[in-house]
Amino acid sequence: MAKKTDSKTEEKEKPARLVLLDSHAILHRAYHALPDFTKSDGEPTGALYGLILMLLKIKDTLKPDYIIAARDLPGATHRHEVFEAYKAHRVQAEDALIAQLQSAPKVFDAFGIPSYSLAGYEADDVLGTIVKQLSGRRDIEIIIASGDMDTLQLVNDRVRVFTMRKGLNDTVLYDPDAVRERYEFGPEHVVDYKALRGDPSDNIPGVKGIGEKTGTELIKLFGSIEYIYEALAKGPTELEKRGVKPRVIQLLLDGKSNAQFSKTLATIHCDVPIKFELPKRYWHMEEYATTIDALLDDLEFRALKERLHTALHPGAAGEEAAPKAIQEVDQKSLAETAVALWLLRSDTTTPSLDDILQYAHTEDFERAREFIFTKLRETGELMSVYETIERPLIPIIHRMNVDGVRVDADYLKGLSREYTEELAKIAARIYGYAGHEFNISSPKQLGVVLYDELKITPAKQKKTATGARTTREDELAKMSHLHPIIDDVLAYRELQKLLGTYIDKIPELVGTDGRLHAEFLAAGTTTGRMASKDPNLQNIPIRTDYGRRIRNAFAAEKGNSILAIDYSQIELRIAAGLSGDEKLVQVFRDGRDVHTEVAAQVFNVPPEQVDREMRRRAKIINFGILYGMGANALRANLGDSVTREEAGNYIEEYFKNFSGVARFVEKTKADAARQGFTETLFGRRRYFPGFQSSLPGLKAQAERMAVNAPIQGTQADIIKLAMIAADALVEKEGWRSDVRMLMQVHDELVFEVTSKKIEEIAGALRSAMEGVVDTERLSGVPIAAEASIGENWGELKRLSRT
DNA sequence: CTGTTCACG
DNA sequence: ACGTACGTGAACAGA
Repeated sequence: MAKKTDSKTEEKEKPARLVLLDSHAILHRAYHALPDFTKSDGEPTGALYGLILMLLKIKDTLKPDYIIAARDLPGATHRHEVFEAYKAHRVQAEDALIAQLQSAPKVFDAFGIPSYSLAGYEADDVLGTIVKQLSGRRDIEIIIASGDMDTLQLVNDRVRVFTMRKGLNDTVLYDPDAVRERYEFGPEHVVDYKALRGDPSDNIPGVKGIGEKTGTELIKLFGSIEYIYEALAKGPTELEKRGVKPRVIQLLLDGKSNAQFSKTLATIHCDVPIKFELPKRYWHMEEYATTIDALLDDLEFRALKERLHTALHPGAAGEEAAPKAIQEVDQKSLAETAVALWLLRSDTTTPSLDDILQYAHTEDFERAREFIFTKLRETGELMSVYETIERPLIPIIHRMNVDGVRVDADYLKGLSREYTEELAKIAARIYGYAGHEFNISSPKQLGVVLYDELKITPAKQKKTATGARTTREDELAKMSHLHPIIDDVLAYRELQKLLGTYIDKIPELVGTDGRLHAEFLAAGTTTGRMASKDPNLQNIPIRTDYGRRIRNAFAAEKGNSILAIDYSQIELRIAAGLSGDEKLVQVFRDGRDVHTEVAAQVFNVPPEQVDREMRRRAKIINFGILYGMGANALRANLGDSVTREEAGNYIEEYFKNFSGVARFVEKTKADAARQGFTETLFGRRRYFPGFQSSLPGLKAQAERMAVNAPIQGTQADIIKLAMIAADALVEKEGWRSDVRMLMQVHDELVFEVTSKKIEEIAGALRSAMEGVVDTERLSGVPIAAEASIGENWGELKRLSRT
């Protein structure tokens, strides 16, 4: 193989190739050749995208040994001194282009490309200077990559110009012969040609009336404007003899000064005061994989990142010997294993590789994996949770994360404007009440304004954990009648929260595909639930009107609809089923309203006589059960109209009537204490280390957690099974292109579905979700789900059962 | 980096 | 008389 030589001989035989990037010209060209891409926050990126494509093209076709960029700095250049109008053109550049010219360094930094620039000079001049400084080096060949023809004047036997002809894909490499072929004269005449013809794109005026044709003819005849005007000085006949038309002669006479400073403008300066040094090492793009990945993330070029993955990470497939075991770990195997460890130790949420190695006391991932799965098999139940729930769920979650959910960023921007305006009005009123401006978002400053300056005195001054006077929403709400500032503070808080957490943040996370790719975590919680981050899609507002409108942004693509199916009263049904409490089970079996029925029992009235307030209280009691409530906590939630004692009575009354629930609570606490863990209906465990040795307060807390864990955990099991069942149904029915699972919100699955098929699909998915648990195992408590459909997540209509 | 507050189930 | 329920993720202030 003759080509395979070592680098020393290579240097002797073949010059090293230096590619110089004309940053300004490339970005200019890319800006006009590509659509106006923008990031989700509005930052324009089209030209940067073009620049990166150009870099990749250069790497593939030119295979540079060195690569260097030259760029402009903002501000005046020496050309402004010669020609005022030059400036006029330059400031016309659009804002979006200017922004990207200024962002170019971050692209060069990420790619490991050194860049040269000097205030007062343009990129062209810097390029010319580098070319000149290297002119003596026989071991270097130079290719200038540019977006226009300006640099053609630098072409010689060791310098070529690589440029785009039309789009980005149509490129051409100019050597001296190629220049002659294109222009009918050589690179040495390019400047004079431009002095005559001008260059509108660079605002070089040239001689008025002389265009491409005449310009070329004159240059072919005389070579330079100096020769032309020398000849002209001897009289017009000198030119007429050589075939120049009188009209053209007149134009030349009129345009003499224009021709002269056009030449000055067009001439690239090759003596800029910079000192160019070749990098010590050859450039290899792969070395910058990490920073390039980060750049592509930052610019939201997701598809490009995908496409580049193999090129940037050649060793990733594992064929190269990795220095450490860590790099050999297959991501899939790591995912499948992390989940297994989490099942064993549910308090280690989303375990890392380190967690896995540490658990098994080894440095070897494969051995750790073996160890963990052996442990898992020892508890057959956990192994079954792994095999029937967690393992099949992994690819489903993955697909959900990759597909993402469409978000209408423009809608959110409109909402942002509206809420920001409202927020400003509210803030102004608050400052008016306070008599001065302050940071309303600071609990400390707000406390001073409310309690010291305005002397608002609550019935009972509540403190935070650290002793500061609280400004919590529920406490402020109680003071609402004491001062008009309170309602404004609450409204301010709400809008500020919505803007800061959702409305202004979500658009930043939307990909170039217009979809939001949050990360759902299978093993994100101690109870078995999933979690979601970047952003958290499981806490998108719904309870207030201001908040709910955010959900309108989560919209289906054209031709699709949003389908949301949620389990109704799932946790209470589980509590009934796990406890086997006869009364509670019967309520659900009869399909009666659980809050009304519980109110009837607790307040000792017939169900028909249960009023709104009784039902409201019963609902709070029902929630309390799920959390292992105590009298104080219950009272805090019921509100000030109820005393602690009354709250205690409610609980007593509840447990008297629902004695099966009482037994379940006690048994769960005892189990947790005795065996150190609780179990869900499907065998998922939550461990409670140190349950007995806890201090009284901590023990009570552990008990509440223990009561909640099997209920919340069974809910998690059920919805995970529902995801698996839904996916299987989609596969079986051939609906893969009609259904995308978008989100899981604990008791709700959200899908995007082809509108035409929605009724059929909704019914089938709902049945699948209702069918994942055998009712017999839940003491006969049925599982019910409701389906809603709409164009977006905020405006859904209940789909009636047929 | 911690504490406070607040969005969801 | 008081730590004011279970499980999360995220923003912000302030040290």
